[in-house]
Amino acid sequence: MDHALPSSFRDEFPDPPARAAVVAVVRAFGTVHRIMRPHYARFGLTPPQFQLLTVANRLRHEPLTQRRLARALYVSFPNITVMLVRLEEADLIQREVNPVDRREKFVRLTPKARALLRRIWKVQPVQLERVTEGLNDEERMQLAQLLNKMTMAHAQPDSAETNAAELMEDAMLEQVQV
Amino acid sequence: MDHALPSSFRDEFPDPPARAAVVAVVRAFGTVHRIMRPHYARFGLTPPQFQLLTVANRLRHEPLTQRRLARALYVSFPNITVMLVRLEEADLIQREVNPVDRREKFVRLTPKARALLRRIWKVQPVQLERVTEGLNDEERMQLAQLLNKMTMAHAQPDSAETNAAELMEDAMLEQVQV
DNA sequence: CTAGATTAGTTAATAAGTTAACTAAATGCC
DNA sequence: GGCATTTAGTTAACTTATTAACTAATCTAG
Repeated sequence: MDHALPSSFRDEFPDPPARAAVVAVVRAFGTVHRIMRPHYARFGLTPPQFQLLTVANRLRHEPLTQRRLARALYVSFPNITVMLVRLEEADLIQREVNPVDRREKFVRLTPKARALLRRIWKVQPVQLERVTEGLNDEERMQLAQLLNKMTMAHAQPDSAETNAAELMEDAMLEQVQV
Repeated sequence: MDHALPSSFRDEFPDPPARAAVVAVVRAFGTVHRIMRPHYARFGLTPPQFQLLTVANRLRHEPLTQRRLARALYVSFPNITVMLVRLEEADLIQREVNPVDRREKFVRLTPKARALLRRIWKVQPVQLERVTEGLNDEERMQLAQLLNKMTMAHAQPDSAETNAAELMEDAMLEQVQV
């Protein structure tokens, strides 16, 4: 190889598609995070707290242990413990020892949390539009499809937990039920 | 609205494209993160540390203050301080007060850091292929294009800092120079 | 029926990220 | 020239995340 680099450098070493894709995912997440954090902050929540409350709400009809919650959120068990302690202090969740198996604790949203979620859901669509404002609806769907295809290739048994359509359905359901 | 929800619920309240896209981005980032963290850990680095070293290397030919680094990484100033302290302890970066303006500190990679980056770059492509293994090259490029379009809509003055193609170019350059 | 293994959750140590409040250096303006 | 303002970086307090090491409860073989 020449010691003076050729001007056609990029043609000889083009950005590999795999790298371009991963870099773009990381950057896009950063953008989403920066925009959504202040949004949730206005309701006194962090993004992970909102995520936890959303999932806990969706799984409210089954016995929801901390372990199950951790797996649904793809986070470690100790992390769940700490987050739940804070949410409990804020009176957003309750924990109750399972009398049948006293190692387990069931997690439940408080009425305060459900009311808070409903308030957030009301303005959520505007924020989501804003984050993705560079794309039209067709591109948004195309993007979601490509990303989901990528994610599904690494799917774990529990990954159906976070199905986007179900999540939405549930959110709408809550709004309707008010 | 019916108090018993209709079976056509999803048709009446379909997952909005903006929401589907954002949920997919967040999930995809989680997947990338889970796969890449152990990869960097084998070199004694965390993903943010690798990111910092990569950017510091790319900007090595200009005076690189902590502020400039923070902006290039889209991260707060205090965060950079703390990360640099740790990287300095690990002998991966050096900081030197600018004698012309003694408020500023210039950041430079140590030879140890450059050697480490070269070792990582050698095996990096395999990991990036693995993360995106659910997609073919055409889909990867399409995905990168859509995400970049979305991100660019929120671009800041300094966003050219993290241009993916440049990043790659620089990485290859380093490999070639060995 | 008890000893050992497994399971659920917590605690500790560490890293990355935030905002708010601080120090210190440089600039700028009467 | 001296005082006010701006700028660069740090420190403190907090949240989220990790892994490793712990407690306590249940299960399972002998």
